[in-house]
Amino acid sequence: MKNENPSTRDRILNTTLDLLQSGGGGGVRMSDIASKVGISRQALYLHFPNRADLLVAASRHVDAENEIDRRLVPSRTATTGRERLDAWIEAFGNYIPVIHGVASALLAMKDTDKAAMTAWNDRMLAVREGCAAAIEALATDDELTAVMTRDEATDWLWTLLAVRNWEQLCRECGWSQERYVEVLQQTAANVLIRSP
Amino acid sequence: MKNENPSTRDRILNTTLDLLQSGGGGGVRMSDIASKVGISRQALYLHFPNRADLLVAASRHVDAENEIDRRLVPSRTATTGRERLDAWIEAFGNYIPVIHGVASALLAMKDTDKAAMTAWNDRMLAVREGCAAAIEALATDDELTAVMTRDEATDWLWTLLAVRNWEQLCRECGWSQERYVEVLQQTAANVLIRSP
DNA sequence: ATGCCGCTTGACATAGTGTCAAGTTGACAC
DNA sequence: GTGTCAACTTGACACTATGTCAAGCGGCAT
Repeated sequence: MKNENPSTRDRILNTTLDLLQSGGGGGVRMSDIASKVGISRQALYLHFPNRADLLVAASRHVDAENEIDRRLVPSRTATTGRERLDAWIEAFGNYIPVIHGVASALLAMKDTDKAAMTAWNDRMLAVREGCAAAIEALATDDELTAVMTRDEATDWLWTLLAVRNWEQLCRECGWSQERYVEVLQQTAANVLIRSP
Repeated sequence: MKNENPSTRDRILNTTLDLLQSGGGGGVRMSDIASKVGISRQALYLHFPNRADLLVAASRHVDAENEIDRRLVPSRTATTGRERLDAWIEAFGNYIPVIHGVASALLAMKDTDKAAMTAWNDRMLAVREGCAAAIEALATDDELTAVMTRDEATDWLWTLLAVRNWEQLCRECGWSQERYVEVLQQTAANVLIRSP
């Protein structure tokens, strides 16, 4: 678990992400991962104590490999509230397809596995922070609608950006990624920005 | 499976719904249901071939017991497109808490169980029909936004009304049912109705 | 050469679903 | 009363997936 040869651990994580991405969510078993990595099932348990922890590690691995911070620069450096909102939706909306496999697997375990649920909630609270910051930026520009409180607006935006909604629009309904981002930006603007 | 004493079958279905409603989603086992009904686990299999079929039957049972048709009357008799949209959102939005337990259980099985997935998709396609009808009503009144096609607008409304979104807003964020309906009506109006 | 590390092999515990076979019970028919 | 039929019980078992345990093996660093 600590300082062992990194290549095997990384191979496990990458393979896990591969399988989650293609095979889709819940159906990926420990033995599937082991055999695709080319090690024994038990070797997995030498690196990760259980399936939930492996999935959580995989989800953090995604962040590490995809420079999440770089993606957020435009959102943080935006000058107006409106720009910040658009940048945030674009950044996170385009990050969803990258995390979708592992997100979906974690989401599927949420109901039964306490550890998985905690891990997922942690990650989603971070997303909520991003939403709250965007709402705050709108508020300081006095552009936020009066129809909702700040908390409500944050809840609303957070919900709008849910992974399941991306899944439904882009996977089930066949929307393109660009259209998804575009429509969500418009939706958010129409609802959150104070009318003149 | 066909004409046996209805009372046991109904007791099974009602008990299943009770447990799903309180215990929440995935964690309800066949043995839990059996012992709460007061019969043996095996007796369940005399009435339903497997867990997925039991859940599907339970979900249909909800509709039967909750007069889904009566709820939809205001939506069908609305005269303007806008009224119809509001009535539809109110009707389905207020139906979600009723079906939430069984919906959540079926949703949890979607990834692993093919039968559960098919059943769920069937039911959700019916919801999509309702959305499509509301969009159509807006379009014939010439009130539909030009920013989306009718299909896109239907997809969007369908996604907005997803069970998971209700769950997040009303369960996790603590919104009241009334506020949820109100905000979703406003959201839909702001996004879908052509600006003057 | 000794000892440790990463890994393998194989057996086993556990939880839940679903199956099978034999037995019980009560109601109803004759 | 006796037969019988359906609903239900009891208990054993197969299967699948996770997770545990113990013994062993091969390479490499000191």
